[in-house]
This record gives sequence, structure tokens and C-alpha cells, in this order.
Amino acid sequence: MAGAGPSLTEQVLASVERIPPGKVMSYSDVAEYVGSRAARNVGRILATEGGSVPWHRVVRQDGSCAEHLRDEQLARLRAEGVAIRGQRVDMARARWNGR
DNA sequence: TTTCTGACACTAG
DNA sequence: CCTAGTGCCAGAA
Repeated sequence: MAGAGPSLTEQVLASVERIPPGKVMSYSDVAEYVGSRAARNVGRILATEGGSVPWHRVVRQDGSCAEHLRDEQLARLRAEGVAIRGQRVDMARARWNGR
């Protein structure tokens, strides 16, 4: 395995940790940010090692989230000052592009 | 090896 | 606004 640079998992985790409070990133945004196009990979990584990163700051491109997380997701984001619109996040307001 | 499933995205109706 | 179908990558049986 070697080595050639950080693994996709490491890059994803690092990107998620880099997201500031009050902001969110979509799965595909993170995927593209690390050089991948499979948003599913990001979700899979967070499901496996997301326990060490603010996974709640990662939502779908449309601002919604998975049902088993919807409750925790919205609750945490709302507590951080993220604009919530009913059951979805106001991406136009909380979306973070890495800058 | 094949098949299924999953913290997703996109297009069409 | 909603549902259905298809593509993507990776791991488990």
C-alpha cells in the first residue's frame, strides 16, 4: 500500500475536519475536493471512521440527509447556527466551498 | 467470481 | 412537490 500519498479516507476525514462550524459541505463536494467523483465513498468512509470527525457538517447536495441521521444532523447543525429549512439545510446559506 | 447493499447524484416523468 | 431508474465505488456473503 503504499504509499503514494494520503489515502482517500484520510483526505476525506481531513476535509471534513476542516469544515468550520455553522457551515456544511455536500458529499459530492467533499468527494470532488479530494479528487473523487463517488459521493458514495464519502458516505461510506464517514459511516466507517466518521466517529472522529464532525460528520454532521456533511449533508446531501440538496441539503437533506439520511433518515437514521436526519434527527441528529439537523439538531447539531441548528445548534451551530446553520440555517435550517424545515427538514433540509439551507445550502445557499450554509454551503462551504473550502475557502 | 457474482450479487447485493449503502450516511449519494443526476435525469426524466 | 414526489417517485423511479441508472451510474459510481467499495465491502460483505
